[in-house]
Amino acid sequence: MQESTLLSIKEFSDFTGINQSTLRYYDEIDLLPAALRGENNYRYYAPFQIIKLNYINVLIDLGVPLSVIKDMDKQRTPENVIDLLRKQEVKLDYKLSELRTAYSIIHTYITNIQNGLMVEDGTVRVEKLEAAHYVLGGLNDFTKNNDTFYEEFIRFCQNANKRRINLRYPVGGYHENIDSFMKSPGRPDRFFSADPLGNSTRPEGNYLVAYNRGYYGEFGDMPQKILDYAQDHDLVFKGPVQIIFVLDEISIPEPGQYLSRFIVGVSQKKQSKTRKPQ
Amino acid sequence: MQESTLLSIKEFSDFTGINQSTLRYYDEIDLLPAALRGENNYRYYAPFQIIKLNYINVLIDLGVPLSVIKDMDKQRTPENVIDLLRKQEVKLDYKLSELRTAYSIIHTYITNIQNGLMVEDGTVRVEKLEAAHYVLGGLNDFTKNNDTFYEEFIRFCQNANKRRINLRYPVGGYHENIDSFMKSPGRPDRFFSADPLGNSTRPEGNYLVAYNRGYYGEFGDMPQKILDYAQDHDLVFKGPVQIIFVLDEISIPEPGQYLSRFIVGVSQKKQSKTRKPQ
DNA sequence: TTGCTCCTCACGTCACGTGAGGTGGC
DNA sequence: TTGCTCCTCACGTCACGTGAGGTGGC
Repeated sequence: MQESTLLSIKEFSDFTGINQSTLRYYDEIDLLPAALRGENNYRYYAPFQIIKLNYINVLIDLGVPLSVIKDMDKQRTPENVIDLLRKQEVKLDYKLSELRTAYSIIHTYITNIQNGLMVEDGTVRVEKLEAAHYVLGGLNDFTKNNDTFYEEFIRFCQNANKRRINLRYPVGGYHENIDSFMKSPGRPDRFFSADPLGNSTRPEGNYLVAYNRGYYGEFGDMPQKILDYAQDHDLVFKGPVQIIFVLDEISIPEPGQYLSRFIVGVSQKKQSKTRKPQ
Repeated sequence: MQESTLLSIKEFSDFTGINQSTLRYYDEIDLLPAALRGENNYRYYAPFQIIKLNYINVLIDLGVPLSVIKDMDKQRTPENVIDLLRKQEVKLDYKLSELRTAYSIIHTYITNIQNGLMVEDGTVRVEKLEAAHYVLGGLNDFTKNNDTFYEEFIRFCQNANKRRINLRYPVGGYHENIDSFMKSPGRPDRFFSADPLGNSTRPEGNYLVAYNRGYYGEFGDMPQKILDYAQDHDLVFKGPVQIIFVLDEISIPEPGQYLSRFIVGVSQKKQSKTRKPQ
C-alpha cells in the first residue's frame, strides 16, 4: 500500500533532528532498526519511521528508559500505551514536588545568605519578623560523658530520616527559652531544620536579632551583649531562642568566621519606672 | 578550637545516609577528602564535614554537576554561592516548563487514544466539541513530480524547528475546507501539530466527527459516508477539516489498522423544506 | 585522485554501585 | 581462626558523542 522513497541515515537524521550516532545506537539496541540495509551495509529508513521516532522521543522526554520503550513496543496496544503514560504522569508528579522543594531550598539559602551579608558582626537590634516555619529535632542530651556539640548534632542527623526532617534546609540550634541559652549557649536543647513547610511556627512579631562570628556553637560575648541590649531597651524575653548559621561552611572557608544569627521574641517591659534617655 | 572525635567511613556513611562508595568517590575526585588518613590508610571524617556533605547534597539535588560544586568550593564566598543558586533557579525554571509540556503531551495522547478506543471504525456523528488549539505548518505542494503524502510530511518535519512547531504532540492533516478534502483526501493542504498552546483555535461548537481505519493518508469510503451523513441530516459544512491519527504507529503494530479521526464544523441547513423522518 | 557518505569498532562521559582480592586488629 | 571493617583496583551502567581507520561510488 505504502510505496515510498527510502532515506539515507543523513537524510533521516536531518529530517528528525536526531544525531546519526544516536540512530545507529537505536539500530544497535533494536529500538528503531533501519527499514533496510543496502548491499554496502548502508542503513535506509522509511518515511513512516519518522513518526515512530517522534513517538520514541516523546517517551524519552517523559523520562521513560529506552529498555522500557523497547519492551512496550513488543506489547504495543492502546491500553498498554495509556498505562505507560499514566505511570509516567505519576513520576512527573514526583519530579514536580522535587522541583518545588528545590525552589524553596534555594529561596531559603538565598534569604539566609543575603541576611548575613547585610549585617555587621556584633549587631544587636529589634526587628519585626514575618511568621516562619521549621521542624524540631528530638531533645539533646549533653549530660553523658563529655558530649560535645557535634556528638548531639550527629545524633540529630542520624534520626532525621526517621523523623522526616529534611536536612537539605539550613539547620540550627533551638533553646526552649532564654535561660537555657544563657546557661549553655553552645548546647541547644534541640536542633531544628529551617524547612518552610515544617509543622512548627515562629509567629509574626518583634524579635531581638543578634549576629556573631565564630565557630559552630561558640558565641563569645554575644550572650552578654544581648542581655545588655535588653536591659538598655527595657525588653523582656519570651519564647524559644533560635540560632542559625547564615554564613558557614557553605559560603565561607574559615570555620572561625562563621556568622550565626540569634533570634528570640521580645516585648517591652511594662512595670519599668525609669527610662534611660537615648 | 573544635576538638572532636573522628568518624570512620562507616559511621560517616550511616550518619549522612551517603553510600561508602560515594564517599570514596568524593574523596577520589577531591570534592570531599577525608579529614585524615590513618596509618592503615583508613579514611576518617570530622563531624563538621557532615554539614559540608549536606551542602554538597543540596547542590546535587539542585542539579549542579560535581565539577562545578568543586570549583565553587575553591572560590567560596557568600556572593558566589548566591550567584550559583540564582543560576540554578533559572535552570529549574527551564525544567519546570519542560515538565509542564510533558504533562500536556501525556494528556493530549491519553485523550486521543481514549477517544480512539471508544469508537467503532466507520462511526459518523455530530458532537459538540470544546475549543481546541493547534499550530499550522506551511502550505503543502503536491504538484511537483509525483509527490507523495510522505514527501510533504518530511518537509513539514524538516521545517518544524524553524517554525517552532513542537513535533512531540500528535500531528495531523489540515484541509482549508471540505472541498479540498473531498478532492484529494490523502493530500492535506497543510499539516498541523495538536499543541494545546498553539496559536490557532478551533472554536467550541458542533462538529461532524468520523472515524476510519487504514494506512496514513488513506480513507477508503470515509468521504462518501461523510457526504451521505450530511445529506441525511441536512448539514452544511463550514470551516477547515482536521484529520488526526488517534491510533497509529504509536499504539498499533499494523499500519493498515491505524484509526484516523476526521473533524469538520457543521450547522443545520436552513432553507431545507423536506425533512427525513428519523 | 579528491571529496563525500557511509561503515564498524573502541573509547570517553557522568556519578556512582558492585564485586574481587587483600589487609589489619580484635 | 573467625568476623568485621577497611583498602584498592576494575568493571558495569545509561544513552549516547567522538574519533580512528576503512570502504564504495561519483
